Amino acid sequence: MTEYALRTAPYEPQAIEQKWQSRWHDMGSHTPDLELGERPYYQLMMFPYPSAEGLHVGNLYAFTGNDIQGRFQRLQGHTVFEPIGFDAFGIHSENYALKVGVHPGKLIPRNIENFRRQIRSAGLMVDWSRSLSTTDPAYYKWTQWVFLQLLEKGLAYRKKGAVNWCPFDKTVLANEQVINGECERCGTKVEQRSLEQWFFRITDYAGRLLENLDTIDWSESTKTSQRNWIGKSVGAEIVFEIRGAVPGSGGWRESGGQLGSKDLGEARDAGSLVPSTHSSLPVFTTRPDTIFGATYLVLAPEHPMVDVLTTAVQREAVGRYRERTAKQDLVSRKVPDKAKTGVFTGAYAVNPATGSPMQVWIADYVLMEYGTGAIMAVPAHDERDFAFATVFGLPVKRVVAGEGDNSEALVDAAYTGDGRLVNSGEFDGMPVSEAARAITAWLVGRNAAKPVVNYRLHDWCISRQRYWGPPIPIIYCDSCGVQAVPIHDLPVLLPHIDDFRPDDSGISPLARHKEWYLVPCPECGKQARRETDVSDTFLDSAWYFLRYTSTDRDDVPFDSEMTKRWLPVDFYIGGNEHAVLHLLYTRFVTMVLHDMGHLGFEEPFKRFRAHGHIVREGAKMSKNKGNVVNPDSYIEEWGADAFRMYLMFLGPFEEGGDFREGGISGVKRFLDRLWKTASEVDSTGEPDRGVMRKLHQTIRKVGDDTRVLGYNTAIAAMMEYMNVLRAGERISHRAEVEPLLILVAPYAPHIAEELWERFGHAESVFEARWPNFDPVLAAEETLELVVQVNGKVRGRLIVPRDVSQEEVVQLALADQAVAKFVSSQPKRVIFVPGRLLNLVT
RNA sequence: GCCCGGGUGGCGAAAAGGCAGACGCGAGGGACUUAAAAUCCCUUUCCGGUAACGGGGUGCGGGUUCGAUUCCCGCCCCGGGCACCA
Repeated sequence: MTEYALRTAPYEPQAIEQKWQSRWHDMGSHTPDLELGERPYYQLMMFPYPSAEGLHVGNLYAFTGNDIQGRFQRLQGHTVFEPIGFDAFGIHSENYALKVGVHPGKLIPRNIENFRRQIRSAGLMVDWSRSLSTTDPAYYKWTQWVFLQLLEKGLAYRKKGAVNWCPFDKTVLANEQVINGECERCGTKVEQRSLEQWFFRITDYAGRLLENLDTIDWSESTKTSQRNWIGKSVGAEIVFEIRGAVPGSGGWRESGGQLGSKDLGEARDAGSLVPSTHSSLPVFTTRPDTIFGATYLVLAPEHPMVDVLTTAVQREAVGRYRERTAKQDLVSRKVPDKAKTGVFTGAYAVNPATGSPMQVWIADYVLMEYGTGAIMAVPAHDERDFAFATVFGLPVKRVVAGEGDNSEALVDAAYTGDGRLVNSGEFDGMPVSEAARAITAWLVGRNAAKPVVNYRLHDWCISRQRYWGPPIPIIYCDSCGVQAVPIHDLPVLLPHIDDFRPDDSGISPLARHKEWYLVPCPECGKQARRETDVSDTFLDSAWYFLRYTSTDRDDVPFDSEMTKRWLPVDFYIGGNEHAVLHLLYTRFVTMVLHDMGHLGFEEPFKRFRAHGHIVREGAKMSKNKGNVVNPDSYIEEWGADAFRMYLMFLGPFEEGGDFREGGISGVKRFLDRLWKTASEVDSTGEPDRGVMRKLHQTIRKVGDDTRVLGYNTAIAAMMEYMNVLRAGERISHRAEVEPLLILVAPYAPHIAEELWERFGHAESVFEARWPNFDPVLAAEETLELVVQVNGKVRGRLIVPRDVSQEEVVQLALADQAVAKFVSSQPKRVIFVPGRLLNLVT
């Protein structure tokens, strides 16, 4: 008979959710046995910055999608580890602290507490016993260790250079943090400043970071962003001899270096063609095939060779131009389509292909930080060069003829398309596609070029002139120079200071505290000074996934056995806004630690998927618009299960969705019906054959979809099954409902647990296994076949599964609705078994 | 300018090259109720028609195919990223 024990209680999400959250906590249900658990599965979500406003729906959307996957994998028989931590250092926290006038060290624990409460109330399967905060000395001790590893490997170096300076936040920004010339955070126009900074030589890994992308299972969009960011260009460095250069004025690499030495650091020129004999100039080009059309050279205004080249007559004009450019911020200088400006240096170079003299100019459209800081201009085949040549009346020489172009045809706009070479000596007639290689080889033979690959990627500046971060573990000694803090002295604690506000000096607030920065040199013991900059937040987050499995260890950053067992991460989920920052730095740090023998793998995340974003009424949620959804009130009103399911039902997880007030009632209704159905089940007799067929189709669909993050369609499939279960107000059989509880469990874990328990199970539903899909039970005996005439649907036939084509055609022609469109014998018959019949007349 | 997404009912969205619009919201109608809420049932792409039915329809224009939301070519619009990178 009906199980009356279930019958009485109404569905009260708040009560059962609290009950199960406490029980999970008390039973340690979310704390897997990392040492012995079978089939380890590491399910990771990007850790949040614990803001004062609390968890945003965007966070919860991502976390829920992650949690569903984790719980699903657990039902597949994995021991699932789903940790979370807090990315609490950085400008975000610090700026907020400045705004409200409370020390960040006070605010952060409060915020974290609030986040934990919210995450718990959403029913996430988080292992709280292995949580971390980047601000915890027990954590950043090892962030500092990571820095020292890079230093030891020769990948950390110090350099003075032009940096992006935000006058509002009063700090240096990485290139990635400058958006259209404005500070990513506050929108203030960024200026240039020259400061000593620590850099990581990520450019040494550019090739590997790019190539490995082909081997990892990541969202294609993320990989594309990284490819674009790394920006590989294949070309050549070509050397131009300078005519009448002043002899003996010194190699240019040695001469300046303050602005121009780029991110590559000082000791990086070993393989460069830069000659020691100063009277020649290397340029980088991706179009060596157009060398015969190179009619002048352009140097970046900061190029150290400018001093050497400029003739007396031109000195004043060049000086004025350089001064003007120096004042200009990096931003407005890089705006394209701006009218071209420049000045002739008075010097001439020789085209190594033609022997013709070429004027040497300086112009701000050539950037010191890319390539060699100098270009050969081919105005006939480069839009920028063409614009420049037009303004200054420089010669334009066609060397590529497209289809139908005459070799002498005037060039009225830069032609960058395909074609064959003209006016290029022995290379005339060669297709452009072959010419680059051929001409490079020819120039190499004449010792005038070498093939070069350039990357747009810059080295990673990790210095921050701020307070709220891990101090960079370096000591400067007047006698011994730059000293690493010995590992046994880590962590270098961030002192509690009240005057943590940055000022305009460009020096970290820590530099105002002698009592902190004056320390004995670890080498000689004489008084020395600590580095007073802290490191970039992206360094904190570049290795955190390694720490979770070893949070109980104070002697190592990560335990090697645990790491071997649990890493790399099986599935990582996060936002695509981190496609080139966090995700690239993490890969880089992992590679370095691998190369140093600390890790057995070089890619941190086997599988990564970028989730979509939640908007509201088509617009981004923002505090300004006042359309931010507070998850707390929704969870309170509808229950966490309904809210989780609603978020996932909005649209495809990887595309995001539009949050609308009304929609949540649909999933709530589904849960109400689930509750009611389970409460009324009948255990006697046999389950319905047709319902069981639908059940097995649903088991397959929900499993397939959940695995690939098709959460919205998985939920739809469960709803469909619910409609079948309850059709005509029938009472369901227990065998029809029980497996559904397991399918629902990843999505709505609390109600699943409660009903599972009420069904008499002593153990959690997450100790159960995903129901087996039985293809025999799922198979339809008869099916509906669509009958088309000339591609238009004219009827349907109910036929046995194994019906033959002949039978179907006969049946179709016997159908009035079909027959009236078939006037003659069909010319062609297309029969797709199980799907359709198309008669072509 | 370049690179990614995306454009389908009133709305959120589904569709191995094979019934366009599953599932849900909203709306309309009905049942139950003294009434309302809740629940359940039916209808709901557009046009014509009481209906049976017929015709159109997945941003636009072409193409491939027996058949295209899906593949190809050329555009338009929206969102995001990059952008004087030689």
